[in-house]
Amino acid sequence: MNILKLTRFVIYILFKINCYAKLQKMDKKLVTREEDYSKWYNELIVKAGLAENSAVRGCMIIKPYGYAIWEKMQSQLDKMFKESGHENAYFPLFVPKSLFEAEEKNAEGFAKECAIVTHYRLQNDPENKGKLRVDPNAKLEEELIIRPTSEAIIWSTYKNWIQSYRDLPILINQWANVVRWEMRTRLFLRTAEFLWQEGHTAHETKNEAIEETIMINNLYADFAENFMSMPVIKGVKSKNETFAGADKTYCIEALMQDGKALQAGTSHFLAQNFAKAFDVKFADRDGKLNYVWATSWGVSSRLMGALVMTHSDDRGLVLPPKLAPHQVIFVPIYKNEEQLKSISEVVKDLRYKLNEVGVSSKFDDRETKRPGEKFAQHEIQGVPVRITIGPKDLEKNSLEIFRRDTFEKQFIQINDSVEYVLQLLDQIQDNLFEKALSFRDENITEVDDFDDFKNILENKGGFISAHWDGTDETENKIKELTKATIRCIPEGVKSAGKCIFSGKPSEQRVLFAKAY
RNA sequence: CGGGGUGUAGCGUAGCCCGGUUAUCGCGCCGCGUUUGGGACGCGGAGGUCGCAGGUUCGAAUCCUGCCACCCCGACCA
Repeated sequence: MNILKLTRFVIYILFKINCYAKLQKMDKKLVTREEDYSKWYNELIVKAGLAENSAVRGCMIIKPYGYAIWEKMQSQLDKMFKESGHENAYFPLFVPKSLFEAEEKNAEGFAKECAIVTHYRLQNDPENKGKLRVDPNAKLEEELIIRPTSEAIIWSTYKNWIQSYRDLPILINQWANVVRWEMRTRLFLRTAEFLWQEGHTAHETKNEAIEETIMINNLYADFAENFMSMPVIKGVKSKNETFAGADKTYCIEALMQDGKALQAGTSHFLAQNFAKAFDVKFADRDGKLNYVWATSWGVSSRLMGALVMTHSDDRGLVLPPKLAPHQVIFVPIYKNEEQLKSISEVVKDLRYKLNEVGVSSKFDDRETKRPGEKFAQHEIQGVPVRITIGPKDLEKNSLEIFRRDTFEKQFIQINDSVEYVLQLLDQIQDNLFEKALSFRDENITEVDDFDDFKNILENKGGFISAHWDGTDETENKIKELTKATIRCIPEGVKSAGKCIFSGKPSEQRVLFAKAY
């Protein structure tokens, strides 16, 4: 009897050693962030099933899991827009060239990255059987620009919608895709086609428009911090970085794990620039004709990249519970059908209870995968909480609850588990924010000397808080010398000083960084 | 568009310098069995225009010429 047990034990140990040896050989791990941040970022996105490069130049395929996260973001933002009085609408993909060029600065800003439709028909190629060619007789009278942004098409429409102050304000948002013909692309951060949301509003007064611009920037910051758990700095762009066609661009800037800054959202005060370009006038309360005041604002699927680069670790994606497609994953461990059946009953009951308190969950009962592989997969995909149930747990009426952000495991009584999970999800959401916040704050460095500036930029990265004389010239020279740009001019932090580069007087510190 | 690099199975690759049987290995995939509390194992199997075109040669993944595609670093950018 004892010999039998011993033999079994030895065989088991040998089996495990063999497994371990095989594991070492396999290259299933991700590249680490330290080795190569870009490579790590790409591999993670592919392995987590978020997206992949498509065969179409510069375009990306967003896979179901990635799209599920985007949908979460979308529905939350949409809710926030609607709560602040906005409505959704949809405008055409094509912008006739004459409309596009109406606002000169805007057109000039986007001219270098436009896709243009010149023909509307193909025909059989007489010189190449079975192939098609562009029909030379099907040339368009006027070229159509595929929207890189929709101000032009929307303002040409608003012209017909607005006659009186009674028609204002117009508060419209559009969920759409846009095309910008980028030279070099990167999953989520810069693709030739991307998904976004663009708000376009029209107002009676300058103040009302400015208030809208600021309100939306605050809304974006709220979303970033409370849903994405991503701390952001609110501020204004320098003239160089201001949106083409805007008077002032408000923005939220985030810091990524590799010390580079990422523009996460922008809100533009367009003044009367578009109203003048598209001749949008309204009769005001005194019966006089006035140009309308405008704003536009947007965030894009780039936020997905921001999410990845804010929280992920070397074991994969880490999702804040509020944006996770499913917050809890159940993994059963069983040796026979009977065990699976009793586990399934417990899981079914728990999922029902979790659903009732607003927690989304999924039961991974695939018979084709073993538990270890499931654990690894859900970790790569960043599922916040994993619950494992096996025969041992059923005996003790307990569960193993694992949290993705800290890798901690707890055994919890089944009866207490719903309450525990609820609290745990909140904790994870907060913990992710706190972690990202302390990283961000540790990487804001105040600098008063240009050599220090270069040194910090080179060796530490992150945001550099420094005085600037406010001129384009200085900003451009610093960019040329260091590749760092002014990410934003934080609001409400005045302090007199001297420009780090020119030595001229400065009213406040601004944030420099290398950016994505 | 400038500078560098790479193209071999779904993915990652060896072979190329110095040409020679049936193109290597791992992952993945399919079948059967054993397994299942942290990425399983054994046995069997399928899968290739060696980026494309031309040349040299008895013979080309390998040498030569041209082309194409992709990647990285710049310029541009949410």
